[in-house]
Amino acid sequence: VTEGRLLQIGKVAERTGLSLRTVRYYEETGLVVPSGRTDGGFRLYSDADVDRLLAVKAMKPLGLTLDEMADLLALLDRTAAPQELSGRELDRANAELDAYVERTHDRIRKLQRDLANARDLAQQLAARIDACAAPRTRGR
Amino acid sequence: VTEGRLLQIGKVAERTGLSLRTVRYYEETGLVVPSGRTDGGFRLYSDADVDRLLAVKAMKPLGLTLDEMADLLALLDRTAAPQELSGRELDRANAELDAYVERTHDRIRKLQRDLANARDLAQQLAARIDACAAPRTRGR
DNA sequence: AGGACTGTAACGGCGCGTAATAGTCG
DNA sequence: ACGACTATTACGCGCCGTTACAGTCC
Repeated sequence: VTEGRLLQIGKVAERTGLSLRTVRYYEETGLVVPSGRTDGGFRLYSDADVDRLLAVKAMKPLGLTLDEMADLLALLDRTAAPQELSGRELDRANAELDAYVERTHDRIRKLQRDLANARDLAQQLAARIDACAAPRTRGR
Repeated sequence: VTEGRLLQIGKVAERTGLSLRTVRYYEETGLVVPSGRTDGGFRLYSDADVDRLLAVKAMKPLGLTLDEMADLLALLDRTAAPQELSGRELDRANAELDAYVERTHDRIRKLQRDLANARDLAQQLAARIDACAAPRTRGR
C-alpha cells in the first residue's frame, strides 16, 4: 500500500502513450478502472493499472472491441492460477481461450494480407514516380 | 457505349465483395460515382467504375480516409499520361506521390509491428492454454 | 495566489450496419 | 402482376478528438 506509487492521469498517459481522453474512455467502458481517487476527484492509477493499460495497448492489433478485450483480460486473470479452478471451470476457460486463439490467427492472416497489399501499392506508386520522372531525363 | 456492360449495384457488390451500403457510401463521399442511372433511379456502373471500386478496396490497408483515397486516385489519373503534363505539373505530382509513398512506408512499418504483436499474443494465449491443461494431465 | 493539472458534459466524425418504408424492374 | 431488386432516410455504434467550462493541487 505504498502511496507514493499512485499516478494521476497525466503521467499515466505519458507512460502508456495513450491520450487522456482514451484513458478516461477505457474507464467509462469498465476496461481499466483506476484504483483510487483523490478527495478532489482526481483519478489515481497504481502500477498494476498502468500495466493493464499497456496490455490493452498491446492487444489493439487484434481488432477486438473494448468489451471483448475486457472479457479476454478477465479470462486471463481467472486462469492465472489454474490449480484453483475446478475441472468444469477449466473446460470453460480452455474453450474460451481456444476461441480467442482462433480469432487471433484469423487476424494474423488478415494482417499478412494487408501487409502484402501495402507493399504492392508502395511499389506501384514508386513505378509511377519513375514513369513521371522519365520524360524529363530526355529533356522533354 | 456498349449498353450491355452496365451493372446495377447488386452485381457490383457481388463482384467487388463490398456491401451495398458501402458502395452507396462511396458515392456519397464522391469516391466512386456510378456513370449512370436508369429512368427509375437505379444506379448503373460501368466496368471502369467497378475497377475503381476494386482499386479502393485494394487501398484499404493503407489506412487512408476516403477523401484521401479520392485524392490519390485523382493523382494517379492525372499522372497516367505524364507526357501531357507541364514541368511544373510534374513537379507537383511527383511531390504528392512522394508524400504518399512515405505514408505507405509508415503504414507498412505499423503493419509489421501489429503483426509481430499479434503473433506474440497468439503465443501467450497458447502458453496459457498449456498451463491450464497441465494440471489435468497429472489428475489433479 | 497563480499556473499546471484535472474534472465532467457535450458535440463531431469516420465508415459503415441495420432497419423502415416505398418505389422499380423483367 | 409477381417477386426480386433497388431507392432514400435515419438512427446506432465503436473509439475516440475536441471544445467549453469549472474545479483541484501545491
